[in-house]
Amino acid sequence: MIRVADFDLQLTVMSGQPLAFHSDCSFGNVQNTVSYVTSSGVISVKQTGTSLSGALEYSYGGEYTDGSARAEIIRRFGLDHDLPSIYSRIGTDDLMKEAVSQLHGLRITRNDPWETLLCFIVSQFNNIKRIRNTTRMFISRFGEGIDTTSGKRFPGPERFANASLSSIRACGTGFRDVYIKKAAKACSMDFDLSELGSYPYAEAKAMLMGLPGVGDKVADCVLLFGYGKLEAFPIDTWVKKTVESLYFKGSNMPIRKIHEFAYEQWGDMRGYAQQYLFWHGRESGFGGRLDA
DNA sequence: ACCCAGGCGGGCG
DNA sequence: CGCCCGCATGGG
Repeated sequence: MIRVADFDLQLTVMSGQPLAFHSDCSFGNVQNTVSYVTSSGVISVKQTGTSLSGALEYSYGGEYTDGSARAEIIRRFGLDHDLPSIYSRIGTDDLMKEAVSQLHGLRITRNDPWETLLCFIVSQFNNIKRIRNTTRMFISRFGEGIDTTSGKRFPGPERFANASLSSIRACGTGFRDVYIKKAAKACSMDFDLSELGSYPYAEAKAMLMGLPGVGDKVADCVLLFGYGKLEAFPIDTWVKKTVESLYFKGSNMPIRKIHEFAYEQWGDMRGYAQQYLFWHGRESGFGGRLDA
């Protein structure tokens, strides 16, 4: 068991982060569980208590020990993030204060970089439901089993590098099949994802944007959700719309200006601000409807 | 039927 | 640089 404060498992997983795409979730009045497969095995987590003060019960399979499973969970769900201090850093205006109080306990998760990269390449010009279907199909068609009971883990880059375009497209990727195969080739050859985290944010972002199908937004998603770089501020249609609506009286702003604004407003914690804006914006339905 | 979805690449001025 | 366009696919 892990004691946790300022953590809401359901909110964290369901707020459009990579785990929402291909983990098995069960949330309701009784169940409050998530299970997911990593390169080392399978992890299941259940939250009890409240988001202000609760606990996580967990179980594990594969190569995990109690200690390594525990470390994986703390790392995965950002339980090492100092949320009170992050809140005081980003809650500098009434609008963010409201988002923060409404979404209390939402944390930025840390996910496998390749998995994150692929998920967000798939995400472009797409919707969450289809992203989920496609990434799940990646696992069922290309995934490697760990043992007989724990299911399959997300396939590595070499699997896609060696796959035919049509078999990739058969997972529902559409036109992104070419991006996926090229990125997979790069990442299984000369592009070292495991090393990227040691570069400063701006350099790492420029390197990622050299990959096919990776632009400003996808690069920021990979840095935020894959490398835990909290200064990354992914600007998708929702964040753009929400920032414009809340902070610029609804007037159209170029991406460049929104990046500048986010830096000035929330500094190195703007990645957290982004996730709260994103989910707050969707929940309150700025100019659109919710889909998943 | 029509519209849109956690954007990006390429081609233009 | 900024702007504009096309893009596969399935669900609302």
